[in-house]
Amino acid sequence: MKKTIFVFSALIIALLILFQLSKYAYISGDLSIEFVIAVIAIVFFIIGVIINKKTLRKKAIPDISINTEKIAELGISKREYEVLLQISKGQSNKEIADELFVSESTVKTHVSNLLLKLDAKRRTQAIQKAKNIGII
Amino acid sequence: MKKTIFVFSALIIALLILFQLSKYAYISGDLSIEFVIAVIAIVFFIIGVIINKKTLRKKAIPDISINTEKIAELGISKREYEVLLQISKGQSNKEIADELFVSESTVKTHVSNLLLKLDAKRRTQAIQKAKNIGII
DNA sequence: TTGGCACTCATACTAAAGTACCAAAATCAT
DNA sequence: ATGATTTTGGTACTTTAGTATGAGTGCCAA
Repeated sequence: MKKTIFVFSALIIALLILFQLSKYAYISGDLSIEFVIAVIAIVFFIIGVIINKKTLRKKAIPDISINTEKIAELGISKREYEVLLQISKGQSNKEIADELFVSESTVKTHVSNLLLKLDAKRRTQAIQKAKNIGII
Repeated sequence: MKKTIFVFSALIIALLILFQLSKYAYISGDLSIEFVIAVIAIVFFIIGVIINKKTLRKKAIPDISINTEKIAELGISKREYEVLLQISKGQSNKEIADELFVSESTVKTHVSNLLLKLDAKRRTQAIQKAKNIGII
């Protein structure tokens, strides 16, 4: 937020300078009005593009980075989260058990807890919900 | 493409008119140079934003639209695809049956065919594969 | 040191999911 | 019209998934 204020302040100052310079240059007869207008047009065109790009980027980034807090918020433990990731990869309970070096019973326990915490009835629904809240 | 050329032509013409008008208005003394510059700046700023938005939109669309060919390539029928979408939403066979107004047996048949065509062992794996090849 | 929590595992079920095989309609292109 | 494909549905069976319950172990903070 501080950065944004700083950038905008600098931008406004730069624009004021540009205005004065262009006015002076025109009055002194060194430049034609067409040239001044063209420079102004180009500068503002570029500013428009940059501002728009930043705005859109800020909208896109949150989708990738909201995860960690939500996981804690739902009370999902490390092990449960590992199981969740395996589920989303399409693994069966047995396959997950083998990869995490635990028994299938343990995996089932984790899955049941996950379904409760994610408020899902099936593992497929758990995948969907987990993706929606951005934790996978 | 024709549309793009037309839009750009219209844009250039409009800009030339704007230039001439602003020049005339200034010379005739009706407007101050500050006002003319401000108008030019605002107009080009807006143009910059719009152009940039269109460019980014064109880059974003391909990600969503590579699907149709792949679906045909895998021999997935319309009905099967509908079932696939329901599966990815976390629906059970019974729930899918109710939404598509068919029996659970029918859904099971479709699911079995989907698993074969997507080369998946489970519905969760089918979701994963379908997402990877971009058909959902 | 002790209660709480995460992790582990088992048994015994119930409920879904998935397979195999068959078959009747509906749809569609030639 | 007709052969091919799609869609539909059933039965019977096997395999996963998911629930319920109980319990042992290890770790960490009060």
